[in-house]
Order: sequence, then C-alpha cells, then structure tokens
Amino acid sequence: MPHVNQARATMADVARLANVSEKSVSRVVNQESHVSAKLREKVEAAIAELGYVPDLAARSLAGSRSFTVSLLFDTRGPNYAIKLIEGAYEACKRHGYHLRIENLDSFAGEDGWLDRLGEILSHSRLDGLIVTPPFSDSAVIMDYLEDRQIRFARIAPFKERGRGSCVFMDDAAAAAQVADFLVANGHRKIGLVNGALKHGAAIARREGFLNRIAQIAPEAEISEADGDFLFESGIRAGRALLDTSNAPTAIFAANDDSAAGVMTACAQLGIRVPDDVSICGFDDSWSATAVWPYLTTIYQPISELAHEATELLIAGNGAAVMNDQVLLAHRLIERASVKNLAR
Amino acid sequence: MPHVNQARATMADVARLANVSEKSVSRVVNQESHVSAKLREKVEAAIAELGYVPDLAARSLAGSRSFTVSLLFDTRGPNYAIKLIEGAYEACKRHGYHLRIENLDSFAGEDGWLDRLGEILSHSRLDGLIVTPPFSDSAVIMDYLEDRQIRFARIAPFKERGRGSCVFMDDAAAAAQVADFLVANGHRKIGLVNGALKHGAAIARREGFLNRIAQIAPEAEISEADGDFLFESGIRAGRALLDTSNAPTAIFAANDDSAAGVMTACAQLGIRVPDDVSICGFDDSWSATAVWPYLTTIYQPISELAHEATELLIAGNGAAVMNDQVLLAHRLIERASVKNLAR
DNA sequence: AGGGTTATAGTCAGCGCTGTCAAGACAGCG
DNA sequence: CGCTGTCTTGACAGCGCTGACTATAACCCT
Repeated sequence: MPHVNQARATMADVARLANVSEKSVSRVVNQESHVSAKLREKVEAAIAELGYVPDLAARSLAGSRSFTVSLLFDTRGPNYAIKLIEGAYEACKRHGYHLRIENLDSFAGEDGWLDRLGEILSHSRLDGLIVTPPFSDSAVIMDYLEDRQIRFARIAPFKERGRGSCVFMDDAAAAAQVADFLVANGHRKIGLVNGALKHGAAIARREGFLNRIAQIAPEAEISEADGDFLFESGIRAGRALLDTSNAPTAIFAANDDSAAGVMTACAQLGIRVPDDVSICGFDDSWSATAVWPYLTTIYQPISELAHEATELLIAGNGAAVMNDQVLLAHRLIERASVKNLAR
Repeated sequence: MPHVNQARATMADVARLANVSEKSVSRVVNQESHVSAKLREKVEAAIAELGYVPDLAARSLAGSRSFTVSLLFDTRGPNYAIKLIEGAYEACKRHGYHLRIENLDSFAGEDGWLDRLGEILSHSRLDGLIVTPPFSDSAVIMDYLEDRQIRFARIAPFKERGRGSCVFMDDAAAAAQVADFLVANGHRKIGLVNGALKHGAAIARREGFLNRIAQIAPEAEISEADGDFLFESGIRAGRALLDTSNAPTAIFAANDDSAAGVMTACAQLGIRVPDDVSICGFDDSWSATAVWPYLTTIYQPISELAHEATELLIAGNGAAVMNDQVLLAHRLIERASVKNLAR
C-alpha cells in the first residue's frame, strides 16, 4: 500500500532548516501573534524552499480545527446544486479548506434527515456545515446542530433568520422588480404562475409581486395559476392562463423551468413570444437560455450565496455562536421574452 | 474553539470495555484476517455499545489510507457534473469513504490543470482520483498521476483505455441504435447534428451512426450540420437542415441540448415535431423533458459510471496499479419526438 | 515427541502537528 | 539595581490510530 503522495516535507524539516523549534514553525503557519519579524522571515524562507504544506490529517488530529466544511444539499435541482457547490468550493479553496459534500435526500423526511446527519457528523470532525434549501428551514435540523454545538450557515432561509448565520437574497423585492418591469413595459393584464406554495421562496415571490402590482397599478388584472416549479406544471399553467378569450399580455412564472413550460404551451397554442405574450422567469438557470426567445429573468446569486456562507463559516471559526445575516443582491436580466407594449 | 463534535468514544475506550488490546480492536475494525470469532464478537459488542466510529484524521495520519477519494470535474455541464457527484457520493457512502470535490476549470489549459492538480494533491493524501471528461483524455494528467503513483479511475475516456481504470459506455453502439430505430421507423432522409468534433464522444457518435446507416440502409440520404453540443448551435443546425426543399424526415442531434435547439428551429420555421420531422437526442439530460414533445434519446448511465469508478478505486485500494475496464450499458428512451412513417 | 509452521493476540513507537507550560529576553519603574 | 510584567521562543506530551515486531497458542509433519 504505497502512500499516494511522495515523501513530503514535514514541520520538523522546516524547523531544522530554519534552525528554530517546531512550535515556532507552527506559530508562523497559523499566523499566531507574538512572533518576531525575523523569525517569521526565516521560517517562511524555509517553507518556500521545501515547498512545505501542512498535513491536514495531523492538524486536525492534534488541534481543534479540521479545515473541512460540509455542504448539506439535495440534488433535485441540478443547476442550483452545482452552483452551490461551485461557490462553496471557491471559498474553501481560497482559505485552504476542504469541502465535503453531503447529498441528502430531501424526500426522506425530517427523521431521515436527522439519521443521515448523525452519521455524517459521527464520521468526522468538521468546522462547520452549510445548510441549503430545503434543509435550511428545518427547525429540527437547527435544533440538532445547536444541540451538538455545530456551527452552521444557512442559505436562503425564510424562517427564524436569527438562528445560525444566514445568507439570502430578497425574493419578494426581486419579484417586485419584475412587477415594475412588466408595468413599465405597458402590461396591465398579467398572469402569475406560482411555485410550490409550501416553499418560502414561492410565497415570497408571489407576495412581492402582488403587493407591488397593487401599489403601482391597482387597475391591473392579475390571473393566477398553480405550479410546482417544474416544466410540466408550466405547460398546464400556461394553457390555463392563455387558452381563454381574455388572455394576459404577460406572464410571470415563479422559476425558469416553469417559464419554459409556459413557452411550450404558447407554441402548442400558436401564440408567439413575445409578440403575443411576454414571459418572465426567475433564477437565471440553465433553461433560461435553452429556450427561444431567451428568457428575461431574475439572476439569483446562488454561487455567491454559497461562497458567502462558506466565508462566514471559515472566518467565524473559533466563535461559539454565529449570527450573521447577509443579504445578497439579485438582478433583472433583460433578454428577449418581454415586449414593450408602448412601442 | 470548541470541538464541533461531542467527546467521542476512542479505540482505547472500546478496548477497555471489551477487555482486549487496542490493536485487536483495530483488527476488527479493519476486517483483518487472523481474528477469532469470539474476539470479534466481544469487540463488536463494545463498539455497538459505545457507538464507536473510528476517527478519520487519526486513521489517515497513522496509516497509509485516507478514506478519501477526490472527484476531478468541471462545471460546464451542470447535469453531467451533478450526476457524477451523486454516483461517486453513493459509492463513497457505502464504504464509509469521503468524497472530496475538485472543481477544475476545463478552459484553463493543460498547464493550468497541472498547477491546480499539484495544489490539490499537496494539501492532503487521498486514496484515489476519479477523473472525468474532458480531463480523462488528457495524457499530461495521466503522466502526472502515474509519476506520483496516484491511483485513478477514468470516466468515459476515448484514448489509451489501457491506462488507469476506465469506466465508459459505448457511444458508437448507442448512436448505431438510434440509426436502427430511425430506419425501423421508416426514415430514409436523415439529418445529423454533430457535436464538437474535437471530443471523442462526438466522433464516436457520428461514426457509429453513419456506419450503421451505411450497413442497414445504404440508400438513405444523410445530411450533416456542424454543432458544438450547445442549444444555440442546435438552432442553427436545425435551420440549415430544415430550411430547404428536400428536408429530412428525422434529425439525430449529438446531445439533448442541441436537439432542443433543433426543436426551437422547428417552432420558428412552423415545422411540427414529430408530425413533420422526428428528432432524437443523446444523454437523457434535464432538457430531454424540458421540451415538448419529450425527447426520444439515449440514456447515458452517468451516475453509474461515477459509482463504478469509485467502487473500483475503493476496492482496488492496496493495488499498486489499476487496470480495469468496465463497459456500462446505455439504453434508448422512447418518448414522443419520433414518428413512425409506416403507420 | 520434537521441530517447524501458522493462527491469534499483544506491545510499543510514532505518524505530523498543536496545546500547555515554562524559560529566557528585555523593557519599564521605583 | 532588582523586581515585575510583557514579549518571544522552546520543550514536551499526546491527539487516535496503525505498522512492525514479539509472544503465545495451536496445529501439522516426520
């Protein structure tokens, strides 16, 4: 069983070369205070010469840190998941941390979640956990983690934002921006395709949109259709909304996938986008540019959310409790699926 | 800096409770031979009673294994990447291994790849590396890994399948199956939308398809169009193929995304799918069921590929060299985008 | 029965690092 | 000048486990 890596320089090698104690090398590596500039220079030179990189296993065994954070996610939305991973990975890379991913089946139910979580935590130490939707709104998970004093950062939570560190965007404000945009483009008969309303995001988007419309264009006619964020529900909702004599001139779907479904419904009904009806999505996911015309949508800073959450976890290392709240900006991406009625 | 986990039972605790030496516990945990049934039972009872789980850091520091494998992937195809992650994760979970993700920019060029790879390997030991496309066909990466005696498993390689362990599917055979299917459905004027031909997969699909057509329906008229696996290239290719007086009755696109593009071209041209033209994709990706009608396509066992590669890596732990070759089955998924001309 | 071999269990050092404690250096001050 | 307090450095044990080695017990053969 050969070691996978070559013989690597150890702290002892560095200490010998720099003619100092191992502990001093450790101090320099860990940027502890009370280290003279001269010592630091000597050590750093030796480190550079030997290409020394501290051994993670030894560090974690001897010390109280593991240099590892875990990302608790589920796979149902591939785009979402992969962007989370990207963001978290980047932050880890920057700080020399490792990212461990934990794929948890969101359909397993909260008991199933806890079982798996227990396993995950028992197998190894970790410096913190990034909790993503839908887990980030699970009170039992938070109880469990607080119980065991595991630091965690929540991504896009809607409940109890005071618990743990939270990183999120303002779904309601983003939906309101869509409302502004549609009204500014002259639309007054607007369809709304909802997401699964047990999700905080679906509720926030709906309310943000409706409230803003009520403010700025109370005369507007709004028709709603149920949806569940999936493509097929978009087709159904699109047909329900459009196959009437008094069809809307614009439709806002709660996410891009269902917006793509609405577009398909348009194709089936012989309705042109955006000439006959304008469509807005939400997420700026893969599917936003896998339809024609490309979808006007809200850019969600998904990988930034994960990045920021990871940064909080790493920076907060040592703190017993974390309680930051970070709001990240969304952005309306104007593409080709909305027509200005005034022109 | 509180430890993230509670005080956990150690091997010494187990040894004390079972009244045996630590080494014996270690033997049981590692399923070494030369352990009597009686001893094993005692130890296992103690382990169960204490809920003992071996500490990964200590194991990896003391021993020659790290219980960690890394997945080298790139993010350009979210569906592909996430399925790889899922498959690898499942296999790791089964064996109590950890999966470390390494996100490498495929556009960084081979020098960039090696730099990053060096960093990745220097930071920690690992028991093996899963190398995914496009990295799995990079000779310099293989050289590098062989040089350092790092065991690796390659996913979907096209070159030098004798190096490392390889897990793949037969792209050419799958494309041939599409040819069979289209011909069986009465199509003799067929369009082919190629993928980026610098990829082995694109070449294999093209040749597998063309060769089979030449065999079973030499009279067929084949028209080809360039593509690059992306949605937009599908639109262009679709227009090129269909906007003529002698349009094909069926189109085979090298992947689902470009097939979706072809469908969009159809919608723009007022051509109905599948009534006027049939369409086949390849991958069974997310987009296959995010278009209407749902796409007939080839199911690629992506997560199974990653699963199998991980299993090989874990099972082969201890072997100096790995040289397995595993072929996984594809499958034609018949949905609604192909019409039988005979009926 | 004796010698050789194999199965089973234990001892102990040490993987590479960090935490704790203590000692030396040095400045400030009465 | 001696004492205290702060800064800087080092010595050393030990995190939890495994590899190499040793010590018995059990077994086989002639």
